[in-house]
Amino acid sequence: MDKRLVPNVSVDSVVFGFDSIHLNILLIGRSIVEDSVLYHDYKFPGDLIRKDEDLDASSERILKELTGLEKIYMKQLKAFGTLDRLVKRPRDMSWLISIDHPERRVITIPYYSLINLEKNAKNDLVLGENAKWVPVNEAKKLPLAFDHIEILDFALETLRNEMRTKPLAFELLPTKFSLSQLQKIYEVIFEMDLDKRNFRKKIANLSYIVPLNEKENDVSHRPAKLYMFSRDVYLRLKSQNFDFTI
Amino acid sequence: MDKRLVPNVSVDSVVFGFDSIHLNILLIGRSIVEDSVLYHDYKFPGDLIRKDEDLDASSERILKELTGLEKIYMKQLKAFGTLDRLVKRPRDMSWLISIDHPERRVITIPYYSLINLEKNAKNDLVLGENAKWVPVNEAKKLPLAFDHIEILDFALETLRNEMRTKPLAFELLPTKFSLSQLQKIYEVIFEMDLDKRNFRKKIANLSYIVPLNEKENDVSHRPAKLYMFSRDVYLRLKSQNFDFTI
DNA sequence: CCAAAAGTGTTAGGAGTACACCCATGA
DNA sequence: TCATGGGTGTACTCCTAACACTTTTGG
Repeated sequence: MDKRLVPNVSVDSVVFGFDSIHLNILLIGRSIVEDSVLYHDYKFPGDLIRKDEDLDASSERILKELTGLEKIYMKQLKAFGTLDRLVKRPRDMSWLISIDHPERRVITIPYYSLINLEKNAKNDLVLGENAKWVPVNEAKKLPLAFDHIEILDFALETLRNEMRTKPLAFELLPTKFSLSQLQKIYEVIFEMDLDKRNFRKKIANLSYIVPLNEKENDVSHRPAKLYMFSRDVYLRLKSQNFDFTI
Repeated sequence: MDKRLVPNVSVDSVVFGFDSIHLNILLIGRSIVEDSVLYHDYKFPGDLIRKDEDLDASSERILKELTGLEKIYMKQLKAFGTLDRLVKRPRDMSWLISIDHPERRVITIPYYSLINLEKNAKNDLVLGENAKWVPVNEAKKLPLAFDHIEILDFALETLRNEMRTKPLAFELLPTKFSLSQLQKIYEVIFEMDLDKRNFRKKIANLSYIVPLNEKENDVSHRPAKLYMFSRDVYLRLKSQNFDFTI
């Protein structure tokens, strides 16, 4: 194995992408032969970390190698390090051997990141081999390798918690967005319907969500007014001890 | 070095103890010779993990070795893994060499735990060598080794976040407590004063904080009614999708 | 003119906040 | 009887939640 890698620490990447309908995650298809039978399952993008890179840099490298994306929102979840996480299933064992993995024990440190998948954004993304976008609800029903279902659940819980108090929705949207798009994100992530009038009343009180003199194009209904998120205004308010909850 | 240890992954333990006045943390005093000068500083209890133990088990082992305590509330924070975290200061380098540490790079995975330090509880605790309790505000002014000040800040932020939505206050209190003790915890941790009447009104609505037919003893003022936390009732409400915020 | 989503106000109930005095006990 | 912390109610404001119809555009 590559001598530049730390043999027992890896980084996995839970990439959330919102396409205006679903919250998706990026999964890598995997094929393993177990007892002469071919299995297919899925895993998160990930890799052992390099001896010469920070943890955060590992996570950025993995995402860049797979999607070409840089400078996107990214946050560490926590470490997953039970003894048996790589060897609970025979197929996971087979795979470790097949890729010449030097360690039976790897502690993984997953990160989650947020990207916008709408229209142009989606087409610009060139995905690496075997990678594909899957709506979160479907992903939960797929066979996931190792403890990746636990990682997914933890990532979702963390995302929901952080969405409550941080302006993360804007990471999942294009720069200019409509209020319906914004509302849809909260509805999808919290799996609940929101009242349009109440939602807009709340947004109207948030000075950092700024209306633009611009409307949607090419929609076959009344075009929506577009808005942007002003990080400047947000940071100024936050530093004044402003208690933010969306 | 001990062959049973994983050379580049450690666990640190941020132990919060509440003594009815301050929120304290447990620190280990450390002496290092640097350029023939003797330095004193402090670090969190911690150790490299063993090859044959889960991460969570490492954290439990460290706390048990130092304090004898078991089965206390404990939660992982996240991994800290910059390249230079152990070697930024000359004194930290000297120390690594002095204890015959095999790696210049160790990723640490800190946990925080919560314990009650009042009266009897405090006396029963036998601390390991060089260990002492320090109020959090003083600890921040002490020289802390490595990146332990960052870990402390992260632990405090996490504790505050979790205190908002989880029944953690009761981990810091004796089984039977008064409402003033409970209020004091929130005041200390959030560094703000709370109104006694409003606080009690809120508590009165929480069915899982149960009044007992018992009062304080040996106090030179009107004795307070004692309460307990009913985890049963709490869990039942929570499973009914009850939205908890204290 | 039809389909589709955008946009808009009012009311009632509950939660949060501000605020001051009497009570029970030990010394 | 004094010192100390325990214990209690009311009024105002603000936030939340429930709820239905008109408008603008493209096809």
